Parts: sequence; C-alpha cells; structure tokens
Amino acid sequence: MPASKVNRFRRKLESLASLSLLDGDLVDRMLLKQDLAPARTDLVPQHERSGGRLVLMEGFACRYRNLLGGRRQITAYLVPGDSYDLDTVLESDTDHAIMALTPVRAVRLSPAEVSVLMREAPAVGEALRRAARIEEATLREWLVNIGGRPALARIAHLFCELDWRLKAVGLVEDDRFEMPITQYDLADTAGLSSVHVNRTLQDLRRQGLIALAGRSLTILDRTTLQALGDFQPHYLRHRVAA
Amino acid sequence: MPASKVNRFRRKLESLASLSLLDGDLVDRMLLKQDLAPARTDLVPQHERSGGRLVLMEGFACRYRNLLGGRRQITAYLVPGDSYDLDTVLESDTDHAIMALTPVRAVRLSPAEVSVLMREAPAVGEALRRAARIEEATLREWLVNIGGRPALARIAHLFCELDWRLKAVGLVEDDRFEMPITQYDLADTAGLSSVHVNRTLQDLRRQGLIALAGRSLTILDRTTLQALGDFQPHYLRHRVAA
DNA sequence: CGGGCTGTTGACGACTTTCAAGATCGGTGG
DNA sequence: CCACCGATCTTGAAAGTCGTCAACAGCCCG
Repeated sequence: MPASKVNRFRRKLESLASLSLLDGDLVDRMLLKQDLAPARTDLVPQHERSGGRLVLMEGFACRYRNLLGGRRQITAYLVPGDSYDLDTVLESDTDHAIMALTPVRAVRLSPAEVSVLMREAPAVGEALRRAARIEEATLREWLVNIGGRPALARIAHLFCELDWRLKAVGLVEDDRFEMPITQYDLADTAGLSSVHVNRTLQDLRRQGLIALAGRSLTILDRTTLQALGDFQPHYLRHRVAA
Repeated sequence: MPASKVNRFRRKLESLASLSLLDGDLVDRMLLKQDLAPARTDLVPQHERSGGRLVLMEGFACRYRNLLGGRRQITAYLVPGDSYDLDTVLESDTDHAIMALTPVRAVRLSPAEVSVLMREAPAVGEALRRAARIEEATLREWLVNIGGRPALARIAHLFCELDWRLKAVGLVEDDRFEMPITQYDLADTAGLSSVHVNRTLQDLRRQGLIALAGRSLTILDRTTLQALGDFQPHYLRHRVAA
C-alpha cells in the first residue's frame, strides 16, 4: 500500500486513543465509499438540518460563514484525517457551511453508521471526543490570534499550526508541505484583505522564515516563525498517555 | 424568596432541558456553599491542571488569555447562571484563565460532585451538554464577529448577545441591564483599543441606539442595533422542544 | 490560443492605534 | 461631610496598520 493511501483518519484516531486492531479495521471498513468533490463546492451547505457527518480523506476543506458586505469568515480548516460533525449526538443546526478548498475525497456517514462505530469501538468514541476538544481549543486559539495579533503574527501562527497538524498526519516532508490555500482564503481566515496577506507573505519570505512556491510551503526557520506567531502547540496536544 | 435570589443556574438548565422537581432540588442543594471573590481576581488560574469547575451565581467573569505585548484577549463572558468546565469529563489542561470582572458569588464543585449530579439527574447532564454546544457556537460567533466586522458592528453584536443572554436569566428589565464591563475589557474582547471602544460607544449613542450611563445599558433601538451588528440569535438557541 | 483564477504591485484613503493629557466617577479615610 | 485617590472615561493630535481600487503578470486548463 503506497504511503499516499494510508488512512489518515485512522492514523489520527490512533494518536488520540489506543485503538485495537479490530477497532482499526472497523474504522477502515467504515470508509470504503469515498466520494470526490471538486474545489470550491460546498460539502455541507449552510442550514443543513440533520448534520453532514463526513470524514475528509484527501484535500483541504474549511468551515466558513458568509457575512454582510460579501465578506466571508473561515472558522476552521479540515485537513486529511479530520472529520466533521462526527461526535454530535444532538441535532446540529449548522449556521456554517463546509466548503472544499481543493478537490477532495471524503466519506459521508449516516448517523446510524456513526453510532455503530461508537458502540462497537468505544476507543474510537473516546478519540473523537478528544478530537472535538482539540477543535474547540483551536477555535479559541484562532480567536486569540485574530483578536490579538497583527497581520504578520497571525499568518505566522496559522502556518505553524498547519505545519503541526499536517505533520501529525504525515503530510510534512523536510519541513515542506502542500499548502493549497489561496491568498483570498488566507485573507478570509485571518480577517485581512487579500492584498495585505500578499504583502505579509512577502514579508515572511524576505525575513527568510518561509519559502512559498506554487502550493508548496517550506518552513525555513521554525524557531523564529513560532516566536513571531507566539505559537505554543500545546492546544493541539495529541495523545496524552500511551 | 426575593427575585434576586433566584437560582439562575437552575433557571438556565431548565431552559435547556426538562428538569423534574427532584432534579431541580438536587441542583439547588449542590449550590449551597457559595464563595465570594472581588473583582479583578482569577477564579481559575491559567494552567490549572485538574479543572476549576464552577458555577457563577452573581456577577460577571471572563475567560481570557494573555499574549505578547501586554495585550489580553477575552474569549468568553460568564454571566450569572453560567458554569465553567462542568461538562469536562477529561482532564482540562487549561491554556486560559477565568477572571472576575466584577465582585462575584460562585460555587466551586469537585469532580465527584459533578459526577453525582450527572448520574442522579441525567436531564442536568443533557442540559450541560447543550450548554457546551451553545458555548462553542458562541465562540465561533465571536471569531466571525472579530474577524469579519468593523468596530461599530462588533460592539453592536456584543451588546445584542449580552442582551439576549441576560434576558434568558431574567437580568433585563425594560430593555435595560447592568453592564459592568469596563471599556478596557470591551477592548480586550473586541480586539480593539480602549480609545477606539470609547469612540465607538459614543457613535452608538449618537445614533440613538443605546444609552449607557454608569454601568447601566439601555437598548433604545434593538432592530437597528441588531441589523448593524448582523446579529442573529440563532446560535444562542435555548430549549428546542418543551 | 484564450479565459479565468491567482498572485503582485502602486497609490490613496480609511479605520484604528498610540501617546498624552484631562475630566469624571466612586469609594475611602479624615 | 468633605477631600482625596485610583480607576475609568473622554478627548485631541499624530502615526501606522490595513483596506480599497485598479491594473497588470503569471499560470493552468480547456
């Protein structure tokens, strides 16, 4: 099995709780029917009533919300291995949509499938609850980032987080990873204009902290970048105990 | 029993799930030992390991985080009836602190007490889980607010939210409520400078949308204020069914 | 080859911050 | 009861960050 075919969702769960082989197999079997979706399409539309449970296998997506004046605010990224709405027992009542930022491969699950999974593999349930807490901590971190830091630090922080998260699912090689997020999307993430994002990126490059060519981001000076973004990865804590 | 002595926590839970009389009594009994704390003190310090479960009975508090350059970002308000960390089964590992914004009266609970409560009164557990989801939605809303809206709309949105939440616990009379939050705190909430908050408040007053005298805020034109802040209270949804 | 999306750049202006100084308010001690 | 003090609020001026507008370049894909 080529490395690119590794089940990153399983891998992520394993970093959050101890899955037995049987648990892992169950997870694998749950993810057989994978759908493709092109970039820029909504995977889960706003106001979806009964939830749009999905697991992202390949590609990037985001959770966002439209607001007055044509602006849009992205509130979370989904990277390979991330899931959406999987731990929600209650009705979800989304006031946000999920959009593919790149072409994606994803699995849609029914509430029934999810409850089977949680019942048959309690460790998976535990992992998902932990993942939910990490997501919440990340949300808080984004609020702090956007509310309290200037543009340069915001982008730096964002890149540090992506680096960390992608590393956790094996998508970073030699301090380099695919970062297929347009400057417009970064702008909507960081609460900046795309023009200012562009200039901020140039600044990071000029300082020798990153190299950004096409969709490939290389972190040249992680120490300085983390200091600049006041990045402390604690909130992304994975596995607490073995 | 004077109205001011109403148990606002119980009242909030009842708006989130159907509590039996016994459930309610159990809640009441759990809240006998109330502590007082002066304004500007940390109720839960940063890096508290095993959680600082508490229920706020009187006064305002906030969840915040310090950041570089002496700035501080507030990520949530706690108003009477709100609780903190009550639904956390896992270790909490806080990366933020809770501070009293005013003198407060609060109840501290041990993990044991919480689990007794959840076991003896499952409806309380359900209410707390709903409360947690509302908190998360609120957090997302704040991110959207701060990331995507100009100062005037940010403050307007914030006031609309406070109005809504305080109304739910009976702290709004004649479109007026106590708003004992300093302009410095508002600044740290909205990601603005205190000077700019001051000017923004004057703008809201000049437009006849609010009256703010001392610590008392009156909403003069709710319709316009909500439109200005693009406020849609859906995320604060209380009781879904009776 | 052409068109659309993305990235880049310049000029200008707006929103917001910083600095600094006063005014006001509420509580405390005399 | 009054004076005083710190905290909070208010105001002005100057500077800076960031946004808008507009145009152009580069790239990918059909």
